[in-house]
Amino acid sequence: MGRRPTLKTIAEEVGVTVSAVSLALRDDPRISVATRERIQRSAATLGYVYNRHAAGLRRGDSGTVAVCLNDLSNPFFTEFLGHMEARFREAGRMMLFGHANESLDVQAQFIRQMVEHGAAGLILIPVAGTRRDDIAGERARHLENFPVVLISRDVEQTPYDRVINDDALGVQLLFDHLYGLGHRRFVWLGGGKETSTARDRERAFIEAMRAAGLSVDDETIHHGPTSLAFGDTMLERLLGTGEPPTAVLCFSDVIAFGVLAACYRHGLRPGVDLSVTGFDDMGAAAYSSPALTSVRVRTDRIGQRASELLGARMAGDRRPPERVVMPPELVVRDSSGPAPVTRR
Amino acid sequence: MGRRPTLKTIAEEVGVTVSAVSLALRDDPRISVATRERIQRSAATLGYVYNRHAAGLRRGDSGTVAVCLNDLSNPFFTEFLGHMEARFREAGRMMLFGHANESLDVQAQFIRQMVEHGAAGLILIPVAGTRRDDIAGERARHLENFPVVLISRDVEQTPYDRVINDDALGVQLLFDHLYGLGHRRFVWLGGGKETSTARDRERAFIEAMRAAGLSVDDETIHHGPTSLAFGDTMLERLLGTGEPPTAVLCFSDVIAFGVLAACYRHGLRPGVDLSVTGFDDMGAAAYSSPALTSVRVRTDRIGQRASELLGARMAGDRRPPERVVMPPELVVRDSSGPAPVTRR
DNA sequence: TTACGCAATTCAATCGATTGAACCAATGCG
DNA sequence: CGCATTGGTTCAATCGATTGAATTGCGTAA
Repeated sequence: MGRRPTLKTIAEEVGVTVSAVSLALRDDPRISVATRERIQRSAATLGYVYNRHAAGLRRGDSGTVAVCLNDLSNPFFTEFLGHMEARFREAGRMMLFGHANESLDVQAQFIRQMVEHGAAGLILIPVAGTRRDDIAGERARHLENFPVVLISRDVEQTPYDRVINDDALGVQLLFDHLYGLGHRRFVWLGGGKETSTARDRERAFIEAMRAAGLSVDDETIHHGPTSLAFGDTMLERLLGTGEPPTAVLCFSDVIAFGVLAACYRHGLRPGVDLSVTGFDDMGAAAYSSPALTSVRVRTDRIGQRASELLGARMAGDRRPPERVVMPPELVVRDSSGPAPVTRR
Repeated sequence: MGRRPTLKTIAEEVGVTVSAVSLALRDDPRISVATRERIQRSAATLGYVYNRHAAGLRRGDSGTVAVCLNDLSNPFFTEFLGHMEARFREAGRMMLFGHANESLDVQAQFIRQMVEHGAAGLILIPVAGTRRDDIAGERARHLENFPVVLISRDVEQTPYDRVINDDALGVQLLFDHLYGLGHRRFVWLGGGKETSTARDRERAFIEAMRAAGLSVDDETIHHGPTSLAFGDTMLERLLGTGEPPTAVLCFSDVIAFGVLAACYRHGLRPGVDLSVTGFDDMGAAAYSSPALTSVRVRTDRIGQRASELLGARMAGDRRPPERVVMPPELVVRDSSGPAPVTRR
């Protein structure tokens, strides 16, 4: 069955040189239409397959782009993946995919490997706790201008483009909505200190509370993983306290879904007995029971902008790094409602 | 800032030849320990980065594996992605990722590109409607032994390994569970004719109905997309019929979640007024309101087995293709319960 | 001393595509 | 008719790592 045909195979068949074939297959106008067609026809019948290793070796670009996520179980992140894969495929680039799973080591390994593969750029949702050197260190000093775009999470003092959501605005919108409905006893569920997202949302929450003249204490803020289980067990715990909150703001829709599950088991009606809000507005938020009030993070726009920025960098754009902050939108559904009248 | 160092750079620094460096960096015993260490130290300080294009060109293997999904919005599929990425990374292989989004064209484009990239193998969840030639055609005749493993969905008469769930068994388990609870008026929601999964589940449902002496007519089976919206609107429609079902079996958890949402709005208590079951048992099934009875498809085992098979093929295994059928498990939760007493 | 074996290293060809320079023939123009 | 142009194609070097064969140097057995 012979080996895979190469430019040489075609060249011999058609009776021209390898150079002519190379040029013809890329529609270079230097080759006459007649021979170009003969060459292309021959390539087709021989079943020629372009060898990107050879091309990449010579040209130094493999036509790939690397993308690294760290939480596949959170549909919010896979939304990014879909948006970006589509855009890169349109641009004729393949995607090298990595899943760091919140591990700095895995992230570092991925970055090294994707450089070995000659990826032209990297889009990264940095692992929690990533610092500047975790990204630059692996890429080494020979890659000073290597295009990197961070999305969703910010890492300060990095020389990279970043496209993130306006988390402060999102929390503000949620708080104002709930405050306007009469709520005064708030709880914040989820997040922590490790990601910019968690920090920003929590800070905004605290500021909103202060601005409204409400106090923030140990009972107000509860850190934890972004999981259904966390939301579920935390609500259980809150119900045990003397004065349960009337509004529960969750760091992520995922946590809010867990809260809704616990509410259901306890016969609590979210939106009536208790208001629950999420964050991200993933697709499922419109179909939870009840439908979840959330903040729509524009993953499509963020993904698009990130692809654009990366594209520009790969094309040689050397302007100083940009920090794009994408405004989100409040989406009011049934899980939030007027504060219940205080019984006392 | 100089170019990226190559073997040559190191060779000159250390005072040996390129060959020696190449061998030393791969720990070849032909190079003495002393020089090997000198070489490796030099590589480290120079910040040498392995060039896989050059190596791949010479050796013909790029160290990548391609994986193509087609529905990122369904967490069921991203579970596979996570399992497999982890296994390939451990094996030192990067993953070329594609998202066919149920488009045959995109899938074909992906397969062509990944061959160009010299991927060593392919794991594919074939797009609905894929036929034998859609896979083989793009790979062309020079790749007869190219390793391909299909997961989740079967394509008949293909010369590839396949790892799929035992869908017939899963449906049987669900049906028996519901029948045992006294249900007699069933409805099947979702699927269609395009994927083996949909066909197998539906066929098993029909057979179970017949075996139980129940008739299947136009009102029993409703095809549709695997989306929350489909489940939601279909339940609305069913409620409008004269004699609504007491048990709704959904092709996928995703559809079931949509059904639960509609139930909630109508004040129907799933598990009491109506039994609802899903399929796949994705993570969220345990946290819906109420928690969803489903069939756990072992994405972990399927992903693992698929990786193993692909690994064996890449290592040269030429045994005839295998068809692995993984048994699922019934998971009973709160969305299913005894059939309500018929009011008539 | 010669020859041999062995370890360590080098030589040199190779993988397949790209590209700037060179070449050739035909045409146009003065 | 000679010279410049230009369209079409070829030449030849190049990218960086790999590898089977060849070479070198050295100790040791004959």
